[in-house]
Amino acid sequence: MFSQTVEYALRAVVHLAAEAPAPRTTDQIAAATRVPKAYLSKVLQGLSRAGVVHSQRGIGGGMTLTKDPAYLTILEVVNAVEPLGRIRVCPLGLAAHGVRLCPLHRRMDNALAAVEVAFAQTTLAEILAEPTDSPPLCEVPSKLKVRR
Amino acid sequence: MFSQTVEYALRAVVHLAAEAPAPRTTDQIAAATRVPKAYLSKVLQGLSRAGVVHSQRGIGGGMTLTKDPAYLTILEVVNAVEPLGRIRVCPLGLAAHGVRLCPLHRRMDNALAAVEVAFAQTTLAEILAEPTDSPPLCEVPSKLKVRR
DNA sequence: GGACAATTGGATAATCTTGTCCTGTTTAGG
DNA sequence: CCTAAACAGGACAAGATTATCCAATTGTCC
Repeated sequence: MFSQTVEYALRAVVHLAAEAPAPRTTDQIAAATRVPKAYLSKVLQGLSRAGVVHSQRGIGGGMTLTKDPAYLTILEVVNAVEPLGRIRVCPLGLAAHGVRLCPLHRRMDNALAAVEVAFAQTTLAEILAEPTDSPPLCEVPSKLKVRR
Repeated sequence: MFSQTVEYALRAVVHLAAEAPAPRTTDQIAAATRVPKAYLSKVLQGLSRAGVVHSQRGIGGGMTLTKDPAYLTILEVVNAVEPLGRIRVCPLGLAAHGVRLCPLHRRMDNALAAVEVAFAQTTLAEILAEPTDSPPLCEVPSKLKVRR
């Protein structure tokens, strides 16, 4: 249901947040997030145009988040690469009724609204801070877990 | 975020529910729901294979719902044509941790779960029964609204 | 059985998404 | 100023989604 592009964008920003404020190159992000790097490059370009990340060329350059992870929500990232597409007018094109959606599309939009709320409530900092067995990005932790 | 196929499938079943238990032909559904009929035909085939609708050929035939609209949920329809795709294992392919998702994918799956719940709670009968200015399917009502 | 109504399914095309490759441009640092 | 690092962007290809058309099949009714 979520596109690959959204998935990749989220992986990338989570990784950037984990390493913030140090810049990471596209190659580094691709390796860490298991995303094809040529395609990731395009996704990052989109994030850059949307102002979510900042790109710096040349030696020592790479990608950085433009905002503090504590204030960057998942929703902002998702909307940057591919807006959620809330249903605002009747998809049948019938302008017969104003902005009111029919019961079907109202329910569909409610579902989208729920996703929007869930995504708006989560910041990248929260994702990184969450105590869990699985490290933030599903990455293999740099130090292996203690075995019991 | 929802595919065209899902949109079309939902429109079709809502229309069928509205006319239930009378069968409707693909052409009739296409006209009522503003869906390209050749493509709708494919979508209905999918719904038929999934057992959501029943198809009957020949004169007087057409499509009918296999269940009473009071017991058919939006979720069943959506899953029939294109499963919601809940995230069950780490998309990075790392089986390093069991079924636990990392915080990012947990949140994404929570969003999907919210959609699932919203869709599971709504039956077609509820959609038809809902009092509203906008008729069930965004269709033009057969009788025009009284003007004030 | 014949005529007509309707779905089924195959072939095909247009468009979008995903992915790859390569060249150019910017930038830091010697 | 030269080199190497890094992003930017265009061209292109594969695959999936959306869409169209048509022949074949199944069914009803006379």
